[in-house]
Amino acid sequence: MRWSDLPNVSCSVARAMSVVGDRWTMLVLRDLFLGVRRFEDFERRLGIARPVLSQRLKKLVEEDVLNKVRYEERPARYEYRLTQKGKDLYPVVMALRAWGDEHMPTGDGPPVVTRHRACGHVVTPKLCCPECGEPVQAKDMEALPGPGAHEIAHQPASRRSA
Amino acid sequence: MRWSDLPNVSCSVARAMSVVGDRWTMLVLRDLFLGVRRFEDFERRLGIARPVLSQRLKKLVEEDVLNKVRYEERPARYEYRLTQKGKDLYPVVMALRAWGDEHMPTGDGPPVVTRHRACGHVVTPKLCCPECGEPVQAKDMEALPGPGAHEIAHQPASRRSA
DNA sequence: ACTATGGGTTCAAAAAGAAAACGGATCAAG
DNA sequence: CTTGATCCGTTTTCTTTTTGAACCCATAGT
Repeated sequence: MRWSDLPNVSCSVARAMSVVGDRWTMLVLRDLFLGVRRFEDFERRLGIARPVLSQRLKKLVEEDVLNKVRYEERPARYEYRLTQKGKDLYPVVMALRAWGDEHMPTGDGPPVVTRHRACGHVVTPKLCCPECGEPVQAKDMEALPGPGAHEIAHQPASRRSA
Repeated sequence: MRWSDLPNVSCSVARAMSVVGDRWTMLVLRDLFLGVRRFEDFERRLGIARPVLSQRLKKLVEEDVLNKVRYEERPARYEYRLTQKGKDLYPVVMALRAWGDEHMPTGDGPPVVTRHRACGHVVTPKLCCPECGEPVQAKDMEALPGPGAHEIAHQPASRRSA
């Protein structure tokens, strides 16, 4: 199976990965959430090869994750900004940041922290149940076949001991 | 910059991506959270090439995301199971699933849904502030330099209008 | 005229990924 | 004891991506 087949797969994670499942794309998104908007700034901050950056930005625009906006007319200058679809990737980036901070620390502590504007606390947002509000981990959730399920979810059930 | 340099970069997202930022790794993790444990089952369910699967599993074991456990002695048989570090990737997979369900729907509805065992509701977990409990989106959070910050966070601040 | 800046594209070489075939260990059937 | 099947890979070969360097174009400054 090729990566180009992923968009058609009946798995939400796979389809999401077909858009953002790339070494560089996620780092571009991280920078976008930090306010970076311009080609050259991405290049400098990420150390990414220009053709790759060009292609990634183009793809994100095609996928409606970014808008390319001309912000200056006479020397034509562009900036890339997150659409709503792009902004909705915030939980993904936050989850990766939280995991990296916890499990792959540098010793210096995290380079960036986040503050919740509403309550003022410096926090790492975490996953909660929207019904009862309790924090959730993997073991708190049970996976069930959904409306679009067809044959994918047949577990081997060889030794269910975890 | 090469992908092999990512583990040393002072960015938690980048270091996380050096482990899980791969087309296939995330899909392997998705299956792990669904209970899949064996080489052959991953291969069948994902349609992944065997050498690639072999290498990904090996890397995840090296990174202490998975344990390789011999569950049968006489024909030696192994299974891969999530360590705590691996289980802590649940928010990442959930966030990708939620985004995929919302922004890249298939028409059939999601193939998998999740139920919160504690309260019994079928929900998609979402990001909340651990201090005040409110749901958070990108615009609710402000990024600040953390203890390990060095020069990375200099925004261009060209036109702050988003 | 020469240099700098922003935003790219083109090109060749190197790295990574994929498909198919092969291997080895064990077991079961004929 | 020979054949076939299962599980878990590795080797080999071929194709696709990534990369770094160089190039291009429009405008602006000096």
